[in-house]
Amino acid sequence: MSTVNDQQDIKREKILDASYQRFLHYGYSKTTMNEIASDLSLSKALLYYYFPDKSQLYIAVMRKLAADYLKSLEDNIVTFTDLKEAFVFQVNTNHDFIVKNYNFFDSFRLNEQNLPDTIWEIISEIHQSEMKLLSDVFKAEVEKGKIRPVDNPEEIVDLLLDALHAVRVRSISHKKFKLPQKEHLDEIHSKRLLLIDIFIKGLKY
Amino acid sequence: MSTVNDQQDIKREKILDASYQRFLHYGYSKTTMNEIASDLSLSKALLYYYFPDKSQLYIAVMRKLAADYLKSLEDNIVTFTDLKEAFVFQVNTNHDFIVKNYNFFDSFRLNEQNLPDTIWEIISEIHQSEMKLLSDVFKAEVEKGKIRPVDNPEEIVDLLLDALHAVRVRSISHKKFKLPQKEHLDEIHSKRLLLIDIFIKGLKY
DNA sequence: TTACTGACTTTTTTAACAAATTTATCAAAA
DNA sequence: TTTTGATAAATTTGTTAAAAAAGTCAGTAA
Repeated sequence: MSTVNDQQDIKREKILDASYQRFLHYGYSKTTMNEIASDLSLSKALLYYYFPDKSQLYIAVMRKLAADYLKSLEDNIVTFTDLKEAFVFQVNTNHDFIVKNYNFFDSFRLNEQNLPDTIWEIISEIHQSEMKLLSDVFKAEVEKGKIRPVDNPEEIVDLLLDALHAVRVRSISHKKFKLPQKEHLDEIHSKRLLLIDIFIKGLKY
Repeated sequence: MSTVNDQQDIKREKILDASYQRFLHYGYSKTTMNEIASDLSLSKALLYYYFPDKSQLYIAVMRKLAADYLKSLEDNIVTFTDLKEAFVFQVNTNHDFIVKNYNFFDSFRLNEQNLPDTIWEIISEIHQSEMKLLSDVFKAEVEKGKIRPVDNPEEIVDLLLDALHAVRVRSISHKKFKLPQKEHLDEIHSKRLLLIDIFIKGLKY
């Protein structure tokens, strides 16, 4: 809690902000450490003083994004008692998140091999948090007798999340791959809402 | 209907069979025209007498596969009156088809750009045929009052097909990409059956 | 005339290597 | 402890030559 560390943290944050802007506009591979450094009027070497390498910097930015995203979900989903509302909120939040940070994730779309495992761990953590939040609502709904009890609520929530996630990928598969897919996002979004509607009906008595 | 054309057709079929074996074992890019020719003890030039180029040959094989696949669906799905049974049959048939021809489709997994548009047209045709078959069962079920009427049955069928298809893609996304995914096929299959179950319940009264 | 081939040309892949760019390190200054 | 300029190491990019594969065609055989 010393002032020294506060100062460090502030600088770290500044680096993360500048990096985020660069990654957001140009993606991972088209962003160089020199560019980030000169955006901040710092030497590139200083970046390596605060972060071990480029991929760790990218991961740190992603961690921040993930935390913000999960915060938004946590703050709101606990207030819902209706399972459908909860899923709709998840889909909306997710949609906004993807739209806002679309270019940031270019390293995923062009599936670059050099990304470290940590990336997948973060994604897995996000997924688990979503599962936890939604499963809790699920169980609450079962308690209240609004939907049928099931052996494994997590499995059902996972399945719907899978299906929702998948709608994204499928809708481009029989058109050309190359299309940036960004134009499809809204179509996908409305399809997802419909899927939630039918799926949740299927869970009721 | 002359004997000459019959002979031609027989030879064409032989070429298609040999090509299928090669494509199935080694995939598109690792199969050479010379290999196909020598499998048949023919000159490579003859292949070009029957097919304009390699991609057209591949497409012709794929057309045959698609026809077989659709035949199997058509022969059986019309006999079903239950929508769930129809979807289960679709998923099972699809699963078997993918498992059997897994290597044939390697050109899709490593998304090669050089594949001609015709490939996507074939996939689109398959999808439309599936839509038609399943939509008819859907409408019949509505007629019989077993499920709720909807504005656009095709849209619902499309959505479920999307969701089912998507389950495949999603299940690998937070593990590594590279894994051949073949091991996941059975897990995906059972998830799909569960999805069908819940989704169809959601369509009932 | 139709089915077919060997020899040939063109196109695509692969490998090797130099040049340029970028990542990453480090001794030394502030 | 924080910061930098200089420099080393690694990666990407561009070039070129050789090899492999696709694709063509004049001509033979049935």
